[in-house]
Amino acid sequence: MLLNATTQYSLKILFYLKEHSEALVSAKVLSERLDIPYKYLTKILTKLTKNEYIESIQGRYGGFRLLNGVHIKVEDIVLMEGDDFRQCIMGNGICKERGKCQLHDSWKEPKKAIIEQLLGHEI
Amino acid sequence: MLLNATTQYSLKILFYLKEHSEALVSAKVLSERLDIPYKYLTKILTKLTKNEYIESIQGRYGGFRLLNGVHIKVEDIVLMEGDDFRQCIMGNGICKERGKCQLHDSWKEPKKAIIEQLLGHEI
DNA sequence: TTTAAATTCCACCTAAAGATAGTATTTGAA
DNA sequence: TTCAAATACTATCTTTAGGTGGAATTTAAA
Repeated sequence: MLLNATTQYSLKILFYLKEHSEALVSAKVLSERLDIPYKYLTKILTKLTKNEYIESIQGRYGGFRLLNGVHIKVEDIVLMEGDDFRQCIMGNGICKERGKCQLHDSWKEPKKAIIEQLLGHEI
Repeated sequence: MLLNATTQYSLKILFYLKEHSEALVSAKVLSERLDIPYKYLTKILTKLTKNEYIESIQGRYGGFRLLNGVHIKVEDIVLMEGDDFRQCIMGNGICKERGKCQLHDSWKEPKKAIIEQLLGHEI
């Protein structure tokens, strides 16, 4: 699909934390509410923490919350997984007007919409 | 990426055969011209043949060509690999106006452009 | 100071995509 | 009829994404 499972999970986590930004949320609760396998979820949470999108409070009564004052765009999370929708859709690397791939023109508008609407979406 | 390697390979094969529709093209030539691993390429060619997008002529002096009079859209090839860009981008299955995901509105335009411009592109 | 419940760390498992290997079969020109 | 060059078939290997398991560490309430 367009977004892989890990990216979808990451976005769901961030949206949830945004909607509950008054409190700490534990991995246990996130796992249940978002239906993400607990162990896989904690891996993602650690990654989001290290990338400074969220912060973690350790120990009993700990949990996670959005890092104060952070601005996250969907593209940031997509890039975390190494995906890049700005590339040539045929995988040709360089794909400019001269020497363009066969789908170049058909990809132009969708790409523009993806970049502006989807990747530009702020969480 | 948006299209996986197999889909990109398949499209390149079809575009090439379209541009050389006067003659048979062997897997060897396709492999060299399109820079696709020979053995993996033959696997894809067999699949395209069984799906009746191309036809194969066996034996020495054999090769492949587009099936006469066939109409192929990018979406046909994308679906061959089991991808579907019409689904909810967050992986929520049902995602209508009521109970929609957080990216529903931001995904609307890009999806429309992908379906109309890219998937609708005829080879 | 103990302890329950939380995060963190490290190692491993599983499934699917991508790629490779070897052999059998087909075909038509010489 | 031979045989070189092509496709077809079947099995296996490799890499990566997705997912598990278990023990160590941290923390604050009791």
